Amino acid sequence: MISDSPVQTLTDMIHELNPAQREAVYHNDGPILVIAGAGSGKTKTLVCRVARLISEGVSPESILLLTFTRKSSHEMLRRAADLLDERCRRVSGGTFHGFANIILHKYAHYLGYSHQFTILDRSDSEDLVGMIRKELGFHKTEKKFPQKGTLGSIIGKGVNTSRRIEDVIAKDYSQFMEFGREIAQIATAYQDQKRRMQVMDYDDLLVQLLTLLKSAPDICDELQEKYRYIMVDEYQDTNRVQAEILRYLTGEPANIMAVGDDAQSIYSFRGANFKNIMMFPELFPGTELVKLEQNYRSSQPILDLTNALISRAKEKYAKNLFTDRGDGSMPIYVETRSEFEQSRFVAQKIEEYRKAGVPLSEMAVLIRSGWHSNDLEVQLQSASIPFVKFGGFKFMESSHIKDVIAYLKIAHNPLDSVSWNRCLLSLDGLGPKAAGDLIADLLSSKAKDPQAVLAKLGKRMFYAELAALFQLVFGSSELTVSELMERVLVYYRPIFTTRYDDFPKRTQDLESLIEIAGRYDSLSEFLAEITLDPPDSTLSLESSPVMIDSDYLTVSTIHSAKGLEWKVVFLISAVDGYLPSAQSLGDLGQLEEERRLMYVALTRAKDELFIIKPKIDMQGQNYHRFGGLPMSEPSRFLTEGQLLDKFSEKMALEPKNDRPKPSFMASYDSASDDDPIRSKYRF
DNA sequence: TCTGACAGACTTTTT
DNA sequence: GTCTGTCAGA
Repeated sequence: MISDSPVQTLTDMIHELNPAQREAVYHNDGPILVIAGAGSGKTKTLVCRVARLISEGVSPESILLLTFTRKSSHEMLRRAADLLDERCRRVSGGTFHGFANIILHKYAHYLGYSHQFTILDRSDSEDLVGMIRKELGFHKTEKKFPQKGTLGSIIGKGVNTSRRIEDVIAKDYSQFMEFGREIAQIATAYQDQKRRMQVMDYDDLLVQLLTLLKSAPDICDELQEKYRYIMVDEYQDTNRVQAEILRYLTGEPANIMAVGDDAQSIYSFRGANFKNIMMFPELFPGTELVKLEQNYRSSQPILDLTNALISRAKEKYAKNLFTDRGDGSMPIYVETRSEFEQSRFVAQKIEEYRKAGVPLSEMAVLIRSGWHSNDLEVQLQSASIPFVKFGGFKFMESSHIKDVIAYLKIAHNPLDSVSWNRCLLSLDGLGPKAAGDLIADLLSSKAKDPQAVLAKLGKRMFYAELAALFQLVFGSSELTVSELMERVLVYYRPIFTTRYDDFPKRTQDLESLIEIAGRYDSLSEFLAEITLDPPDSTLSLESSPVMIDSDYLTVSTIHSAKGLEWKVVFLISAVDGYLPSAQSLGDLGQLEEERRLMYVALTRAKDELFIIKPKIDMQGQNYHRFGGLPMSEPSRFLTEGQLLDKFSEKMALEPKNDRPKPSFMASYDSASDDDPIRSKYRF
C-alpha cells in the first residue's frame, strides 16, 4: 500500500528532500511544528529525521516516537531501518495509550494503583456505566434517561476536553439538561468504581499519566532525561491532555517535533481538537514552523478538487498544495440508481484495472461507515476479487470473544467486576441479583478469600459450576497464557455451544484468539495489547500465509485509511446523509469534521479517483431512515461551489435492468474509445 | 429471583 | 439486526 522505492540509503534519501523537508530533518534542538499537507512526504520526513539522528550517534532508545496507530509506528521504524540499520527498531514509542500503559504499569503504585491494573475497552466501560446507572435507579425515570453509551460519551468528553460534565451537557447534549446532576453523579461513581476495581479506561491512561507527571517530579525528570527527542505524528488528532503530557515530558529547550495537518483532523469525537495544533506554538515558546506544501502523491486534477474542497473549510492554517506532476485524469463522478449497481460498477472497474496491469494492492474502496460496504463485499466475493477490510470491524465486540476475554481478565484481576458480571450471568439460575451480591462480596474482601465468598452462598443450584469457575480463576496463577486459555475453553465450551446455535461459525474466532494469545508470554501483556491494539482487519485474523502474500484489494473506512495512499481510489456512497453523516448535520463543528473526512478520503488517490453516489433505496431496509426519504442528493461538500461540475468528469451509466446478472462482467462493456479503462458510457 | 417472550429504540468513525 | 426494558410465569 505504501510505495517504496528500491533500496535507498539515507544519503540518497536526504539528497531528494525539498528545502522544507530538509529543514525539518536537520532540525536539532527546540520545538518545531511541521504542518504537512496531504501527500507532502510527512512520513518520509519523520523517518529521515529518526535515521539521521541515529546515524549521528543519538541512541535509539532516547527517541520517543508517538504515533496514532501501532501500525504506522511499525511502518516508520521499518522504513528507518531500511534506510540505516536495525538500530532504528529500538526507538521508543507507539501510541500515546500504549506508551502511557507502559509507564503506568511501572509506576502504578505512585497513584494508588496496583501494577496488575487492567484496561477497560469502550464496551467494558459502557457496561460499567450501565451497571451504575441501574444501581442508582436511573433506568426507570419518567422521561427517558440517556443510555449507557451516551453516558459514556458524555463522561469521556468531559475528561478529554477538561470540562465539567454539566458544561458538556449544556453544550453538546442539551436534550439531557434536566439530568445534569444525575449524570454527574454517575460520572463520580464511575470514577470511584474504576479505582476500586483496579481498572483504567482509555481516557484514564492519559489522565493518570498526566497526574503522575504532575505529582511526581522525580519521575518527570527521569523521563525527560530518558527521552531526549520526542516526535509526535498526527498531532491534529491529539487532545488537551495529550498536549499537557508532552509539556511535562519535555525539558528546556523542549526537543519536540510535532507533525500534522489541521485539514485532516477527523477524531474530534474522541476528544481530539484540531485547534491543539494551532496552539502548539503557544504551548512551546520559540517554536519553529515549517510547512510542507509540495504534494508528491496526487495528480494535478485530483489536487484541484481537493484544494477547492478544503478551501471552503471555515478554520485552517492557510496552505496551498501544489505538485509538479504533469497532468493526470480528472476525478470521475458516477451516479448509480442503486447500491447494487454501485457495487457492480466498482467490481467491474477493478477488474478492468487489474487486466490493465494495476495490482489490487494499488486500489482501495473507501467508506464512511463499516456497513456501507456490505453489498459490495458480497459482489467482490462472487467476482472472486480478494479483499481485506479495515476498520468498522468488530472482532473484540462479538459476544463470544468478550466472554473468553472476561475469564482471562478476572483471572488476572479478580476485582474486575464488569468481567465478573459477564462470567457469572452465564451460569444457570444465577441472575443479576445473585451476581451483584457475589461481586459485592468479592470486592469488599478484595478477593482475598474466595472460598469464604463461596461458602457464604450455601448450596444453590449453580454451586458446582461456580466452584469450577472459582477454581479456574483463582487456581491458575502459575499457568502460561496458552495453558490458561486452554482451561478457559474447556470450561467455556458447554456454555458456548448451548448459548449460540451458530457456534460452528464462531469457533473460528476462538481459534484466532488462541493463536493470538499464543504469541504472548504474559497475560498482562496479552490483555493490554488486545485492548490497545485490537485486530483491525479481517487480515489480522487470517493467519494463512497464502492470504498475506497474495495481492488483495483494500476496503477501508476513511478513518482507517488515514496516512495511506493508492493509485486508484473509489469513494462509494458519497450521499448526503452518509457523508456528511446525518447525525452530524446539527452541529457546525461536526459538519466541518465531515468535510475534512471527505478531504482525507479524496487525498488518498494518486492517479485515478472515482466518486460514486448511488440512490439509497429504503425498501426492505428500515434501519437507516433519516426523515423517511430515500437519500438521493450527492454529498453537499461536492455540490457546494459546483465542485463536481468544475473539477470532475461525469460518467453516465447505461440504463440497465437493475437485477443481479449471472455474469455481471457483461454489463458495461459496450462503449469504448481510445483508452479502454476510461471509456465513456452514454445513455 | 430468574427466565423467556415481547415491544420499542437506535444504529459513525477508534485508542 | 442489536440492545433495553417490561411483564408473566416458574
